[in-house]
Amino acid sequence: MEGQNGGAPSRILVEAQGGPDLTPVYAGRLEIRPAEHAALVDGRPLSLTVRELALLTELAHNAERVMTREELYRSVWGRDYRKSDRSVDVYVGRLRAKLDRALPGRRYIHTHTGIGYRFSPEA
Amino acid sequence: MEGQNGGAPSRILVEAQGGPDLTPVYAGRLEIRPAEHAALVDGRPLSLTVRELALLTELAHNAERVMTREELYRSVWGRDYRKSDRSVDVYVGRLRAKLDRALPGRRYIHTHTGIGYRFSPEA
DNA sequence: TTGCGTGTGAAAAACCGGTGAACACGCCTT
DNA sequence: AAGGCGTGTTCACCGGTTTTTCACACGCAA
Repeated sequence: MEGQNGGAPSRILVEAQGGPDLTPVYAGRLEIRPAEHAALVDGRPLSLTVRELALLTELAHNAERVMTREELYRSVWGRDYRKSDRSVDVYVGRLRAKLDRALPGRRYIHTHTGIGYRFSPEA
Repeated sequence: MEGQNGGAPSRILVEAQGGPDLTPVYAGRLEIRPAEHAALVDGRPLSLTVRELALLTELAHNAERVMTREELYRSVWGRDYRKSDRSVDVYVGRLRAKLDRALPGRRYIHTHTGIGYRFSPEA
């Protein structure tokens, strides 16, 4: 089910120590283009803030995988995670709201209680 | 894909003093992937809580061996065991229920009266 | 029958996640 | 400089889920 970068192995992995992954992601009608700082639904841009886009990108690059808040926080925020920090939750909430406004009914980000979140275009 | 180590018994034992064993377990149609916080039946994920998964993992990592409640409690709960504590029994019950719902008829967790439980993929 | 060990439903307690809102900060405009 | 705006961070409340604990039922052996 790893639909993405499945047949076309054009993934460039240059994340040795810091740089974010700029590979685009296509998930149904949603398209994420980190290199262009853009996320599109049916070709129309979603208006996401920098953090929102970074979090969405990180999730989408790890589609189908449950990511802990710590993983997400470290890669998106780039600093150490304190377990009382709710930033990830807040941003997931904002992403859900914007995604739902653009694609009502569709669910992209799934909660795994006690662990974290998983990006999956459908379920 | 790196993780697989398919049929090869490439068990890595690095549990020196704290970390739980994240080695995957394959038991017939049941597959346990602690590193991904997941247990699968025929590839479909079982929805287990973190405690349930931890207990199942501990049992499965010691398949065919009778484990006392004390052993199980100490390694899954990480604190001292009081012999009046029924937590292990309760969670074994919940695991059995979920496993039986996914694989009716199959029995995985066997009771050894007066001692504890044993994980064994078959009768 | 009594005692022990286990299965299990269900109540109680603890924990976790969704979210509105307040606040801080930088930037832009007037 | 003052105000407004957009973004990011943090907090608190609340409802739902998970974990823990309790109580009773049942089977078995003495």
